[in-house]
Amino acid sequence: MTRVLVIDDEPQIVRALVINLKAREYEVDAAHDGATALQLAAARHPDVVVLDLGLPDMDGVEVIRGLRGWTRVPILVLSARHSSDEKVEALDAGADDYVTKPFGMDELLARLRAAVRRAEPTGGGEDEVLVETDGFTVDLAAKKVRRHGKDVRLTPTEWHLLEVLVRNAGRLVSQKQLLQEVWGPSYGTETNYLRVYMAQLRRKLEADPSHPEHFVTEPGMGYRFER
Amino acid sequence: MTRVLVIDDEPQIVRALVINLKAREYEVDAAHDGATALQLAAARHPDVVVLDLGLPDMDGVEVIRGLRGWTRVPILVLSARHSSDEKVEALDAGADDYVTKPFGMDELLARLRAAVRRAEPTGGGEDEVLVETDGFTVDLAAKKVRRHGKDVRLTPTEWHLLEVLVRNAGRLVSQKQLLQEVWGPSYGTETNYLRVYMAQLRRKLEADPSHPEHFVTEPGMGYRFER
DNA sequence: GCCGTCTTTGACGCAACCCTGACGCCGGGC
DNA sequence: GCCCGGCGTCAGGGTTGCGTCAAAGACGGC
Repeated sequence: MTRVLVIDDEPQIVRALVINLKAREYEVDAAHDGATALQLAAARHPDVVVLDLGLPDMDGVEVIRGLRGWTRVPILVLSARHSSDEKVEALDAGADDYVTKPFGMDELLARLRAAVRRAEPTGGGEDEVLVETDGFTVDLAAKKVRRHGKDVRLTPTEWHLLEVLVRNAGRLVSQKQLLQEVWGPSYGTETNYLRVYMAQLRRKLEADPSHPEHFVTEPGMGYRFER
Repeated sequence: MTRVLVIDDEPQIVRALVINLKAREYEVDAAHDGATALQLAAARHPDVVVLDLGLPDMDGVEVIRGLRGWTRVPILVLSARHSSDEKVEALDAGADDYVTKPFGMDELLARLRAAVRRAEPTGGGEDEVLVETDGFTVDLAAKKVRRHGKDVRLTPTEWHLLEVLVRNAGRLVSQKQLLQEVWGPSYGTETNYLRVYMAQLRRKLEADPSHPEHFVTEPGMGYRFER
């Protein structure tokens, strides 16, 4: 889910944005001043930032610089100022786009999509996408598993389970966490699901499924993926 | 030196842009219609494109789609149309920015800098324009598929779908992503479209359409193009 | 206005997947 | 030595998702 950080001190604008964004399945954080915004950005790592230049505590351009010091997250500036100089200053400070108020919600959302789209390939790419073990290789980006030079077919649930385990490689993942991440928040006690699907993963990926080396059971607690 | 491709049929606008850009040490190519523009883009690989939507020979949005089929070069749209729909359409087709005429030269240049700046780091990665398999060849720039020495006729939708898959060669593309890229952001659940069009692509390109080798279904998740 | 092409929509059969329950195994506690 | 909880395994049935075909609707060219 795409995470948006909205920074604006006018409550009605924030409300309108939040409603529209949430309706389109964005995850939304909101800040009403620059200091909070910078904190939130650092804590939540949004995929895109919508920033009103007229903030109570600091100049909007300073917020842009503050963000650009450590992240390339797309910044979409909102402003009541139509002057060319303002736009140039904000854009050269590192903003990606500049929309003047009053703005059309459709247009703003389209510009938001454009900003997110173009950041996609490199955007989240800090993570390791290739995970190798002695027996098989997991490519998280391509959603592919190779073993003995051949692709292994996984069902959606199998893949989802594998993904959670691999992303937490070396760490213990509790049964509850696995159930909630794969089957949804309302699950948590159906440990039989886990038994069945862990067995399938092991059958497809372990050299000796009855003596697993990579998908380790921690009795009473959860499972652990070891590379 | 940064290379700019200017596409506009109004000589005075082209002239103004060329003068201003050259004065700032950009290298400038110019085209006055869509067909020439697509040719020039393929031949010269500009770092950024400035595109007027009102062209004599084809719809500006078609030019955007034509470019997006094989390159992620930033596209800055110029247009006299202020309507929100126009903007949304252009942006969703793959434009990076949309400036309405009359525009301030300073602002345009600032937006150009922003577009170039954000494309920089990925700029090194050369786009692959020719993708070959054992059964057919896809030329993303020329929008052509050859099979057994003959061109294959594809409908616009078939093309678009093929483009998205080929650009993500080897990677799994989710059904939602395919639907949104080909049919627009408001689609996401109409998986029957995918079923119909995947079948058509396979019928036209696979040796044995009922046992596809290159257009692979990952049940419940999406599709994958393998070369 | 007519015709051909492309897109959208619906229906149907079939295969694959997900859930479920039963059973056996193993280890620890009493 | 027996009991019991947790885990692994297996097989069956309901359901979902995919491929296919056909026909209706939308669009553009002549």
